[in-house]
Amino acid sequence: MATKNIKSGQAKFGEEDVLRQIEQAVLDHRLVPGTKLKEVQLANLFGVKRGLIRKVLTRLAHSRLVDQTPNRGATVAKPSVKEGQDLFATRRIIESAILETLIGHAEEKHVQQLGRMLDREQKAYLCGDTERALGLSVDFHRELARMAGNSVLEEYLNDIIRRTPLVILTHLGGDEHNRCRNQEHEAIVDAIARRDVKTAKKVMHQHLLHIEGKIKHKPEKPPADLAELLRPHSVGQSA
Amino acid sequence: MATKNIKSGQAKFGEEDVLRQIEQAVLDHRLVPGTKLKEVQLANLFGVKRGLIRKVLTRLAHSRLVDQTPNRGATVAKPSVKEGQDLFATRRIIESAILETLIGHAEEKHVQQLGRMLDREQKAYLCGDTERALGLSVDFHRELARMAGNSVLEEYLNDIIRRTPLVILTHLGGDEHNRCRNQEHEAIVDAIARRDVKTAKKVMHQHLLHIEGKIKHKPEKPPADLAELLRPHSVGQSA
DNA sequence: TGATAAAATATTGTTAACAATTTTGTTATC
DNA sequence: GATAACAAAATTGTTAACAATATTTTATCA
Repeated sequence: MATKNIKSGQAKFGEEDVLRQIEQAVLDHRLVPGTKLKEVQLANLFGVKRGLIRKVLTRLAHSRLVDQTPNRGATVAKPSVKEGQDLFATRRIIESAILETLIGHAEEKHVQQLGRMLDREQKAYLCGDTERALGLSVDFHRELARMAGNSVLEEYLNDIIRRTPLVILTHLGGDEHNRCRNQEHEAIVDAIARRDVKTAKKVMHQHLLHIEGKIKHKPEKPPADLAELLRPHSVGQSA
Repeated sequence: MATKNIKSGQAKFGEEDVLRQIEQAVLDHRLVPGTKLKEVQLANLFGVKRGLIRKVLTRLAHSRLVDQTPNRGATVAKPSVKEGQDLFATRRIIESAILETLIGHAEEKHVQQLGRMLDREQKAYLCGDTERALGLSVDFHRELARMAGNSVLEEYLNDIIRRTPLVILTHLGGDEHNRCRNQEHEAIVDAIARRDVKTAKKVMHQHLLHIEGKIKHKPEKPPADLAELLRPHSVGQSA
């Protein structure tokens, strides 16, 4: 196992940094469900003390990104089919409420901002930078939540977004169908511009169903090298 | 300050126990927003090590029940007016979705179970045991969520329920108007029995507005003795 | 070979001691 | 008395050493 020291002694990482790195790795599908997360290994990887890692793992467990078993450590969570379904169902509810709230007080500048995001996303996609496109696609949903202005709804959507990749990887297999369709994002922005709540919701609903419909049990995936997976990665590519 | 040793050396408390004790104290309005939570004090109170308390406080901070400032410790959270409004708005959305989901597959036994809970709540109220009535009233909402069968929705409702008392105490003042009206609970169960989603939602909406409408800034509250507040209390009175 | 038991190793969990910081209290000066 | 500077105490934050548990390896025997 050459999983050690590859990234040791990097720049100073704080608790928040380590947390975000791991969250981002999950979001990017680099960290797959079931992967064992050993404390010393991670500590070396990030060049921090074990206590720090310990706190981070606890927090990740609390937000259901990792499973923690007493005396047996932590692994990247493997949500059940049921949890996946509940997560998607709830996402439809939350995103629907976000649209309704947002359209209730949407201004021209909001629509313009969303338009710009769409362009960036489209551009990245055409450039073949699919990883960036994926990130921007997620940012689109986040931005809708932010614009809606309800901090609790935003919080919950972010929670769902963080957990969704694990459901997809556990039950939908590889990196095949997990991307938002730009076309549908456009239709949503159009509906918002027209203050057409009904259409916006309908499109969003359809949009989310495209992914959910494919959930089914899909066993096993080979584990991989942690040091490789958690390598350099800027967190939050919305810049 | 005789806040020490009053409860020291009690039965063995685990992390989960301490967490629940404090959560319950918040739910029961015994612990008011702004109260300082010192680590050694709590450790003595529950007869546990400081490290344990430390973990619990972190978890409570994560679920927004306490505010933690670096080097300056933890206090019971004081949610802003905005957060309170967002919380209530989200609660309407979530409870609405719960009703819709539940009515989608409600069976006779569900309605009967809810009826029994109503009776118990009513009884406690008539007996003058308002604290128990309050608890049962909360349990009613929890039970709706459980019956709906969506674990994520349930999780979010529980989160909202945990945070709500802090909003009420911070912005609504004393223990005046914070109780659910049994009458409205009954109307909700009736609507469920008739599978009348529209009415159920409407009543619930009204039900929640009764509280929210009264939010406004209401400054200060005198702090009190911790040892007193966190004394004996069975957690989960739904028995 | 295969199964079982024992030892060695690795991993997680806890704690007490220490360090860093903030808060409180005291004194001195005006 | 009020203010500032300093010292003392209290509180929070970190860590390294140890304990407990789980996992892997080795040894033994049928």
